[in-house]
Amino acid sequence: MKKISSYKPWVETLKAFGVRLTLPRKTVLQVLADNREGLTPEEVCRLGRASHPGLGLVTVYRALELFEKLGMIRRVHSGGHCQSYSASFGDTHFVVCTRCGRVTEFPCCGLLPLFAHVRARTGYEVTGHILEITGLCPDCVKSGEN
Amino acid sequence: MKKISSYKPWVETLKAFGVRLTLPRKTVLQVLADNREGLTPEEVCRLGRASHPGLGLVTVYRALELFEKLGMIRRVHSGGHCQSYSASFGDTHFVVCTRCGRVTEFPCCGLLPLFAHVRARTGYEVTGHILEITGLCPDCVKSGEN
DNA sequence: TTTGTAACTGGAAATCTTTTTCATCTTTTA
DNA sequence: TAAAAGATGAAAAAGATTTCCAGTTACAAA
Ligand SMILES: [Mn+2]
Ligand SMILES: [Mn+2]
Ligand SMILES: [Zn+2]
Ligand SMILES: [Zn+2]
Repeated sequence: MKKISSYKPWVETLKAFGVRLTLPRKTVLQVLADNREGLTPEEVCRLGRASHPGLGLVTVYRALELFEKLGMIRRVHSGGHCQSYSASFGDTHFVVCTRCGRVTEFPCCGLLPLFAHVRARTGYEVTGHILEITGLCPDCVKSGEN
Repeated sequence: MKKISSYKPWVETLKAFGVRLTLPRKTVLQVLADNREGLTPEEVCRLGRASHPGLGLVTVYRALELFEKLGMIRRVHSGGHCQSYSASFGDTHFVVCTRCGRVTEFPCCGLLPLFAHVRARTGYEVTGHILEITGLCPDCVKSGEN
């Protein structure tokens, strides 16, 4: 009664990218399909060993990295383990330049309708949020592309 | 010409919370005021030692934890170092239950006006975003408070 | 099928990060 | 001043991640 779904929908994605469907990868995918919560590599490995005892932690790291790159899984940030900080004043969010790393703040606003929408759709009572925008800062936009 | 600002605006906050304004803490604050980018404890320590050679890494960890709790600094997630993953299908975001850890997806929508606003206000060219909502899942809402 | 080969695996070791401990020092309070 | 509470930083311990490498496996082609 814990099996929420199978990893089958992902198989096509893997084939499309020419990635081999191995036992360790199947195992990791099944773990992620069964457990709808943020899981660390360690946890995925422990859970995965129930069905594939030989599963190696290193392989789990590699599989997670691959699946994220292919857009099959996504990182969960709410756990509060990101060790990267920047000054902040007031109720704002960050825009982060993907080229030079510069961080700029902008006021948090206009999200209330979204929260209402999420509440109506998922039944969750919304209490907080993480919002971060990435892009190119004015300087990096000027100085060439990319 | 690197000194963007002083940490003075934060001093009142610290006094208000009855927290001592020590040399290590001043140093960490000045580093954060001078460098507007995501900094790891290691980086803060290295930069801080320019003005306070004896600064200890452990103290930096403690100071960052404290300042975040007081809302003076905030985590930057865009670096992609969060080792926590969850299955994801399509262009969605996560709602994460802060009580049981359950992760649910909701479709991404309604953020374009915000991106336009950010672009107008900061001059950044927006290319991506991280959005994550925290709250209580339906089950946890039912079963008691907190 | 069988085979060849690039892709993939997992243990061990190396490396990097974060937390714990503890003796000392500093500030505040009585 | 004396006592208590708060902070600090070095060292050690614990944890997390990456690198190496000798084998194994999936899969396309023969
Ligand atoms: Mn994060
Ligand atoms: Mn979105
Ligand atoms: Zn930039
Ligand atoms: Zn819950």
